[in-house]
Amino acid sequence: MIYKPIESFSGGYKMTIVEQVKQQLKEEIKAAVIRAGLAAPEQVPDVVLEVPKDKAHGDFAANMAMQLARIAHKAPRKIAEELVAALDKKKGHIRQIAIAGPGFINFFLDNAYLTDLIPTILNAGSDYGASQAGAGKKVLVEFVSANPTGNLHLGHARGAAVGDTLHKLLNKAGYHADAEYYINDGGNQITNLAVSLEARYRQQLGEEAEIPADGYHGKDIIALAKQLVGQYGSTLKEKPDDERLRFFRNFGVEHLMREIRKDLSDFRVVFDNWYSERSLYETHKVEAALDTLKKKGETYEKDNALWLKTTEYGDDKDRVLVKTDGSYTYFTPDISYHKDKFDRGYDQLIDVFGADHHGYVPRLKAAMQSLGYDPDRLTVEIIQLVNLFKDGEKVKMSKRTGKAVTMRELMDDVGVDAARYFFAMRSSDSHLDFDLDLAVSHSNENPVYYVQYAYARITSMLKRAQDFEPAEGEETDLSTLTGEKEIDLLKKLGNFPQVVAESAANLAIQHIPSYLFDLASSLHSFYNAEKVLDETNIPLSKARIALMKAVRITLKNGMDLIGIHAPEKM
RNA sequence: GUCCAAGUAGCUCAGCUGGAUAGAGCAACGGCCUUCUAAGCCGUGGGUCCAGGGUUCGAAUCCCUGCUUGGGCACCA
Repeated sequence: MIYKPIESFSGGYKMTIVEQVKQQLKEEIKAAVIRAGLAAPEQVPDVVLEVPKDKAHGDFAANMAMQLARIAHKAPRKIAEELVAALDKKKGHIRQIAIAGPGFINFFLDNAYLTDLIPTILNAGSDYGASQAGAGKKVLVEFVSANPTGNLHLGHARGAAVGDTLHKLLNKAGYHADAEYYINDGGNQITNLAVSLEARYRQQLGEEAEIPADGYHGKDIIALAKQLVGQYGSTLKEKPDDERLRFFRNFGVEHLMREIRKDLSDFRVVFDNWYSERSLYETHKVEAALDTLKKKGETYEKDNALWLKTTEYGDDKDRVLVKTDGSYTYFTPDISYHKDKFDRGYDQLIDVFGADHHGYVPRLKAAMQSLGYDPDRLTVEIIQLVNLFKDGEKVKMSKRTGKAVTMRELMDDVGVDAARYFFAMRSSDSHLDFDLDLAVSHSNENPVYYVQYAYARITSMLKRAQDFEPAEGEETDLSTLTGEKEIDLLKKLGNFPQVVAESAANLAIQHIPSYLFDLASSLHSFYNAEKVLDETNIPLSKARIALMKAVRITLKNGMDLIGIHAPEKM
């Protein structure tokens, strides 16, 4: 992991009450350790406070006594007793302390402070959840970057969902993140595209034409060829060879990129920048990067080719930069592209790659080192393959045979919400079995509806809540929110900024769907147990309405991060 | 062969960077709609955390070995 979760936030950002209380508690524990003489100030380990799974273990639990066992040379439970005796219970809203298990110190807090969260959330609105954990670090997230040689397919969709969410998550957590798509419009594959397209074009005109073995066989190319016939008839055949090739290249790239952009934008994926490989050549950045490597003595010539000494930085073998025919490998412009990212001032680069490219990572990292950069400034997120199941059968994806399920089909079949939720809910480094039949089903088997339903439910309640609206200037008394399910909701609301921050720091987007599911679950449980709009208890109803508004905002903010809609009604 | 991931309930997966009795959803079973949306709630059953060692107060989590699965191993992109 590159990023360390940041314990306390500072600067202009105002901590939520939960963070403040936790912070106070940590400081008090540390102070007590020193007061009790259990360890010297510089010996005290970082205070770890966790929320126990079991409510019987309090609101927070500290494992400090176990951590100190070695330093203090005492039994953990004995240490815990001495530590508790030294604690100032007036600090940190402590109501009760218990020592349990091997030496856990369980804190039971006076949870009245939690209601302060509600005005905080209502005021923050769509900003709730934001923090400055990332301290403005400049990050570039590059993802999808599919070659413009066909339509996007299922694998790209997962990469798009992950990359887009990472991008938004990082920004929410106080990083300065940009999203970028690298357009491979310069290499050999574009020539293959042109040749394949021309073959399809000629076939449309009734000619015999073979698609080269390493060409593109997809039906998207056929569709493009039909379009050409409609637009130009057979006139393209008359053009001289190189002009014709250039035409097919440009036409293919332009049209396929247009479709790619449309697919991505319909999938609610936003890029700040589209970076053309060709532009690297036009601005001579490829030569410049090559020169830098040569001057640093990182290259050598062998067998009429130019090699980069990547083995010096842990790669399996050295890699060719300039082939015997004088052309570049894919690697070469990509090195200059990554150099350019650093030159543009990014502190950290994140590349989202498909699993089939993971062998490329060591060489790319090695190249960064050759250029003099710390390889840890490049993080590669590997997106594992998606296996699609339809009618209980595995659908094998292959671009070559053109049988791939496209991103467009995915959107049409299962919808953007379900697709994006499915992709976001699993950690990206695990294989994903995508059951089309399940995702299509508009039933409770589909977890996305569970979260959306919570939002719709609240919205529906709030529409009926006009009679309970407080008068102008009237303060809602929130101190009545003391029920178990209300406290549970408040605690979860308070966790949101930290969930976002940690999820961003660990590049672990799956925590967001999991948090949303959890919050929705608390909401549903509360909803079934308590009546929000109760004419017989107006003050309590007002407080609960405020709580519902806070939950609604938090749900919405979380759903925004993973790119799913928050429906007003279902 | 070698490198990189992954292996947790019948199925699909979490497990917060080492903590207390390993959790969800689906599937199975039993309850809850004259009351703010039942796409919901409440409850029951379900485990050799792949196997074996090691590290320590403590391991699903970290290290080593093996097994299984997927992927990579181009002067392709």
